Amino acid sequence: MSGPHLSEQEVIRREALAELRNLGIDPYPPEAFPISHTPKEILSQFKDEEAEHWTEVSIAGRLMSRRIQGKASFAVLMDSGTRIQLYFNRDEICPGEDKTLYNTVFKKLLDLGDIIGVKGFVFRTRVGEITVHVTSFTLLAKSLRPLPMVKTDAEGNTYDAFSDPELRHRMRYVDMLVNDGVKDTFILRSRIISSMRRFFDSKGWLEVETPVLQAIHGGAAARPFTTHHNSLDMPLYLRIANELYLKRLLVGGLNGVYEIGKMFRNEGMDRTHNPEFTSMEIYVAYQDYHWMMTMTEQLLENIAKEVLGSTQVEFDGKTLEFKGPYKRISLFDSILEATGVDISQMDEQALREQCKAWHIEVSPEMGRGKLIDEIFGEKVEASLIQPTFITDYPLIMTPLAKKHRNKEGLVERFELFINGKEVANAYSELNDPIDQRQRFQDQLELANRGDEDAMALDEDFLRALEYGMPPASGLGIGIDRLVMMLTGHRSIQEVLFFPQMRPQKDA
RNA sequence: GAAUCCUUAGCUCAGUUGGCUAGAGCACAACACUUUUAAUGUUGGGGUCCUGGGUUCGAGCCCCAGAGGAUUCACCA
Repeated sequence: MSGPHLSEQEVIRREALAELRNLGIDPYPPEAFPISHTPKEILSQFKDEEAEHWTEVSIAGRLMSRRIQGKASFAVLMDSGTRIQLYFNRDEICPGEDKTLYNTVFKKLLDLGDIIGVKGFVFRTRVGEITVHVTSFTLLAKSLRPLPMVKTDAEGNTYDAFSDPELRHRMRYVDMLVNDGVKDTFILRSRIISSMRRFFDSKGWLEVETPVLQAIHGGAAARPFTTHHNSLDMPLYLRIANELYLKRLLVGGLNGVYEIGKMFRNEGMDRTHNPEFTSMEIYVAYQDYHWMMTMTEQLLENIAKEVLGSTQVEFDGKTLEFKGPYKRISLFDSILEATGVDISQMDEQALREQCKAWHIEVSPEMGRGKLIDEIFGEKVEASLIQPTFITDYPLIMTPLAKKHRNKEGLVERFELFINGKEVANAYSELNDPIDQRQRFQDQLELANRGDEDAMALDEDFLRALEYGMPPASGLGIGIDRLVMMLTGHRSIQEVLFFPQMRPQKDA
């Protein structure tokens, strides 16, 4: 399990484990350890003038540091990220002649990282620190590996942080324990998602679950992970999107549905891409993408207020403002604004020449839509720091969106950009089954021309549309990226507990 | 997939032009210490220098191959 070679410190801890058993102490006792307070409650609620109410507390946590001074000791116990100081006194722990419990068990056989429970009273030390004066302690779980020792001084400077990204991500449990703030990000992540749920639920929209294993990987342009069902003896794909299933539910009469869940895309990994990622997709009947922009503003503003207590987030020295309304500008206008060039009327050849003039690398198989996308990515995207809606995309890039009500060749689509990254994508959803079939067929042609990502045709989805889908607007939000924006992280790995990594040689 | 950089003690890091027994801080062990808080003092132990080849009298260091990681690019929500 733990490899052939134990380090010196691991050997010593195993010896301590055996010695504890010799003394009749179970290092992993089965009994519950009832807790009266958390360290956080003690630190926030204790008042010196009410010390008589704090004579019997029972707390538990991990031993994070120890300062032994002969017959007395100070230690730090951490639980749920909050550290509280403990005071041990030999003659109070061991009132009789036998001082084993203090001299041997506490001083020699306990190690940093052990999980212990203590009972005692709360007081304030000379130096002013709220401290639990321990009258008895119980080992709850022995730790057999030394934790990285991260120290922080009075000014808040951190020394010897556990900083190797590989180790931090492979051993997130250690990262969370010893690096302050890591756990906070994940708590915020959880609150962001629950705030989003509350917002949707308060509108009466229904949270649903749709298949992760799909026979046809529709709804987005990406390569899938492939698996195999043994008894059906058929290939199945991990979903790259759930859009087509949620729309079937609109057909089925659910007028507001959303799903928060994992999507899987077999593509490259980098600072903003992980092979599995969390998306939120919502569809609301009888609405269009203009309505959806307003709803998105309200949603994000509400989350920021609820979770962060402010609509402003510091990011890399910039201040992101989540209070709506956000700037709304069409894709072509955003390019015009950034470059002074209007490309909206250019054909494929003209776009190609424009790319050349701007030194944007393009390949021959790129069509008009792809060229426009390249230009946008090169000239505009990175400059969209504040939340900005980019609207009205070329039809060819967007096979599931409704044609624009008055702009030829475009669809009713918007993407939300924050800090130069796409965070959300939404349409007025295409519900014309004849048009939808044609769009799928256009995709098939792209596929025949060698586009690996072209969307597959889903006959059952078309059948559903033929029964009639109410007009609707749909929105997808990349939860991981949204969390990055709201927590100020530049890497997706910092908002995923367990980002994808290559396997370790030997665990 | 490509380029560049990185990998030395449990953790964070030094390591000279290729030279004798590979160092530091924290952590660990022993001793001392009854209000400390990056506790302190004295002493000590701890290494597959990522792996495998090669060059050399001699490799942590140079060369080749591989593994893992980071960054950038490509691909991509």
